[in-house]
Amino acid sequence: MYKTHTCGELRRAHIGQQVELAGWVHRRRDHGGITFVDLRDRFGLVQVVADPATSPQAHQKLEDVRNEWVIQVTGTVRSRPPGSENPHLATGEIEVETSEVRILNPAKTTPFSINKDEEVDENTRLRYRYLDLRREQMSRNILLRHRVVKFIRDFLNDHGFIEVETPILFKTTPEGARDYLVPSRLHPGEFYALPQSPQQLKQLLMVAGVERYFQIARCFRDEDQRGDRQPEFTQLDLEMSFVEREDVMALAEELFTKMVAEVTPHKRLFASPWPRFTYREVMERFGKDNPDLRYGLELKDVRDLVENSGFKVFEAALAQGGDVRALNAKGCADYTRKQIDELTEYARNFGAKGLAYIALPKDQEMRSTFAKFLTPESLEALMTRLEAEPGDLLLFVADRPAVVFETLARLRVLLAERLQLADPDVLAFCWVTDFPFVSWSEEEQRWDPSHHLFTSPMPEDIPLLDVDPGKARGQQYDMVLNNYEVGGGSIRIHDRQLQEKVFALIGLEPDVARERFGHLLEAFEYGTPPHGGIAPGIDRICMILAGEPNIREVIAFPKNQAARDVMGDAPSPVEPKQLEDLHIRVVPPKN
RNA sequence: GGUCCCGUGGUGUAGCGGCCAAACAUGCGGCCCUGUCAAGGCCGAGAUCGCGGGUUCGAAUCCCGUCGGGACCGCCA
Repeated sequence: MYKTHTCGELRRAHIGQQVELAGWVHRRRDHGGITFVDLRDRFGLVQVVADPATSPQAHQKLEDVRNEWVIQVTGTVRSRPPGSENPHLATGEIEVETSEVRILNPAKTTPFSINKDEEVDENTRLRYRYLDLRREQMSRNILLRHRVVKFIRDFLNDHGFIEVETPILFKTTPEGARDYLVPSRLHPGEFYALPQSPQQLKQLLMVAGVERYFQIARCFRDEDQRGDRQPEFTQLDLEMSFVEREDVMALAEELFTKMVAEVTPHKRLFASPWPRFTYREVMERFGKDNPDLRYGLELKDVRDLVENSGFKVFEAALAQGGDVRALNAKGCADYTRKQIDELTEYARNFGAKGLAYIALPKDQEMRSTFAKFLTPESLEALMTRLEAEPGDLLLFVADRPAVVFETLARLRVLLAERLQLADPDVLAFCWVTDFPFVSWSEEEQRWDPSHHLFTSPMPEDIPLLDVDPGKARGQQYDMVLNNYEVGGGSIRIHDRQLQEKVFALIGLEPDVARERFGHLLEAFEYGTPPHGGIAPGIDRICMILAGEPNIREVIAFPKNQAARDVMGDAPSPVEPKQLEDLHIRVVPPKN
């Protein structure tokens, strides 16, 4: 070993000990005579002192040393002179008086500073990710992620789960996201697909009698990137046999409640037990199925109060079966015309044709696009419903329900950001249940599963599949945290007939179903336990726990928005011979 | 496929039609300095302003295109 101790562990108790340390030069302070070096390793920082009077060789060696050089020092731990302790450092009461310095590897000047927390262009960070990861914030994030995964493994192990690996090379599936394909050398024209999730395999493990399975599973989806989406990402994939919805939810809730208490003790839960909402309720109140509960600004249905208002916009929407809903932007009555126009412009992105409003400035006249159409009584009723007070701004959207919900949900999030309503130290977990089993896809003219193909409908709603599928509910549950869906799960179908019925409902031809899922259907005929599970997204959860704005910050080597690894420069062209082996010919895109 | 934003020394920013072959901070190099911890002081090097074209007497600054990056829509069962 190059070191007897880590840099971060030395304390008063070590005073007098001779130690060897090795690490990176975090910072060097040369006083002409005495020289200080802050030596850093993953475990912390310690001050090394070289005094030319007592150890001229060591002092001489440190003359050349620069930031990020890797060195080894031999020295003695001693108390710092009174008054020169550094309370900001865990090791600040002591220092290491060095007698010997060995340079293990010099370093070029880094393209950005490691010892400072400053904004650096993300492309540069990614190109030199190995340097970026040295920085405190990133090393903290990577450590946090380790602790999250470690907690999960320990917890599930203690609860009788076993971790089973499933193949990365598997089979393409219809539905869902675009697959990453891997050409087969041995089978010309055939392809493996990387798993979008180990869904079928974990169900087969239930058939296999594993009963309690989990995996920290890498998943692959070839879709466009977002701040919370990468081409490859990590799920905690877990599945249990002989359980009902309640059992899986209880387990996941206990797991994550205990985990955040241990991993992020400075954060508090918004509520425990976690609030639960039906899909219907969460949409009515927040306009989206992954709400942020940390603030109010809830949506209110005002259809009954405006139906005969004489205001064309509202009446037209209602006449076409549309919706009129509103939210109260607390304290925003002083928004200027321009600011409201900006909100309106924002609303148009989501299909709204406009925004109606009532502004209630504290010491001025009410301003409104439509209040003049209302009787004093209905105006009063609106105010009451929206809990309006002087100083508030009431925003109304009238349109198709989907547009109304989405627009108001977006405005709610936008306004909360502007007003800084969300406490960053609060974790608002909640559950959303009772999703529609399927929804009608206009483009494809067929029913689409809300969750996935293997979700079981509510037992009492199975008859509805034949008569009114849109009314059936699925045994699905989503885990939501601070504006993000961080996990989804369901009780699965374990019966061949029901599974085939669902395939048929979503328009999967029987022969296609058999070709793609024959193994699963067949397995269901050999004694399959009722089972269900959940798949929380590790990246998103770590992102939120770390307080980061995107998941790249909690992934050691992420890809950029164009799905490119800018450090390794992947993807990249390959040798013609490789293509030949794979029976692949590249057809360049037109243009 | 689409919309929007960004691109100035190594890094982060300022400059937004002439005062700019470009300013500040930090980093980098040299010298001085024995108790600092974002050490300090002095000196110095370093960008033809992503690239190409255009407008103009004059472009870092305006316009068009292009490349790179980011946010979002579509997409993501």
